[in-house]
Amino acid sequence: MSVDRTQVLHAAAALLTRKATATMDEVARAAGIGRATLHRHFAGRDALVRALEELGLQEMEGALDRAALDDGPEDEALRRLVAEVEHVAPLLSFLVTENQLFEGDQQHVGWARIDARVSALFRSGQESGAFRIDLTPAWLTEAFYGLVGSGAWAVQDGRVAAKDFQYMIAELLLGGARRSVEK
Amino acid sequence: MSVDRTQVLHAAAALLTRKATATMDEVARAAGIGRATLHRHFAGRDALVRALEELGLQEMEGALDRAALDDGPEDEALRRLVAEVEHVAPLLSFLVTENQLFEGDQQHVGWARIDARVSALFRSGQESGAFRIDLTPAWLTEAFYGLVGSGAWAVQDGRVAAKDFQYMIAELLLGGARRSVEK
DNA sequence: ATCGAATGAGACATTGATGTCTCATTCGGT
DNA sequence: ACCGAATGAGACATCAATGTCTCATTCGAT
Repeated sequence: MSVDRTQVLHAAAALLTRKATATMDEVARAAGIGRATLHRHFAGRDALVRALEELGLQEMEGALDRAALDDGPEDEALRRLVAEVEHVAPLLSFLVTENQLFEGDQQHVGWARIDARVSALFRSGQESGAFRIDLTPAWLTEAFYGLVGSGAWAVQDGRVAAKDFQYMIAELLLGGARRSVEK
Repeated sequence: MSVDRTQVLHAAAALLTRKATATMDEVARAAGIGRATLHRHFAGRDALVRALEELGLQEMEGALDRAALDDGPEDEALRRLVAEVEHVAPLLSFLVTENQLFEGDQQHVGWARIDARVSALFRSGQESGAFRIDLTPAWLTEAFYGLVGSGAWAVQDGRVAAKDFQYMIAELLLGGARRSVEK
């Protein structure tokens, strides 16, 4: 009977990522609850968005922790990160898209931290020789977000099988589309 | 004095991609015109979105034509496509994001055509041996959209230099982040 | 089975965006 | 320099979403 706040937020993220103009009523329906109940849990649209931010940042931090980015080769760390990020993907996608994240003109502090951690992985990989150095960490970070979002979208839309999510993203991000001559 | 319809639509796309909930007034300001004028050219928000769809599809078709995807090696064709797509990026990003493109439950016919053309490039590349075959054309297509969107966003936000747009996208999409052992 | 808490559905007032209109001003062509 | 067309600014009515409320119902715990 009691509403699962986290589940509601995940459903909201999935919907709002694809249709940012969705009504509070649509969000409620997507989460399988009534509009009144949605309002009981989140004072309004702003409160909902802020809750999404908070949960997204929190789950993303958790994913980064579990991926243990400092352990072992960076390409393997990246694969672990992709795996951990899978179920946070809609939420992450919402955070990246939704630029309500910007308070005024400066970036959200919590988001800056996420950004720094992902970016550090790429930088570390460049220093160790695992990653190429002609693509900036900032771009690789941005590309990572973009591919995770595209992957989540492709899966949700049935264009990619859910089981292939991690492989498709990690392989493209690491190896690209070109067929390697080596091997 | 006269409003440049295309310029207005590009400005609208750039704004709406980042902030889908933007007001008609905000769109007008972003395009540097008054709200009344915006309404004179586009009957309403729906009309504006439909005009964005139309222009986006049209410019995307043009980019695909100019890229001459059937000529020469597929990786070079992809580079040409990235180059041609650069100035359409915000519009493309809007089209990919905005799922008003779906009329009811089926995909927009114009969009399906774009999708087919991009997808065909990847399939052709797989058949010729230029691209790897363990990543589906559907996914490569989706990834292409995602990276173009991320690139446009990164440039607009100052995280990537505009002059690096084509290189960053093409290199990541073709070669990935991993440092090649060969060469 | 009972009771209390939470929910869903709907009514309602409020708010903000929208769409239309007018009018003064500016721009472009002649 | 003149005239017509287009624009910007603002006023205004309308409409849709929002936020609040009530009440019957359902769920879960005891």
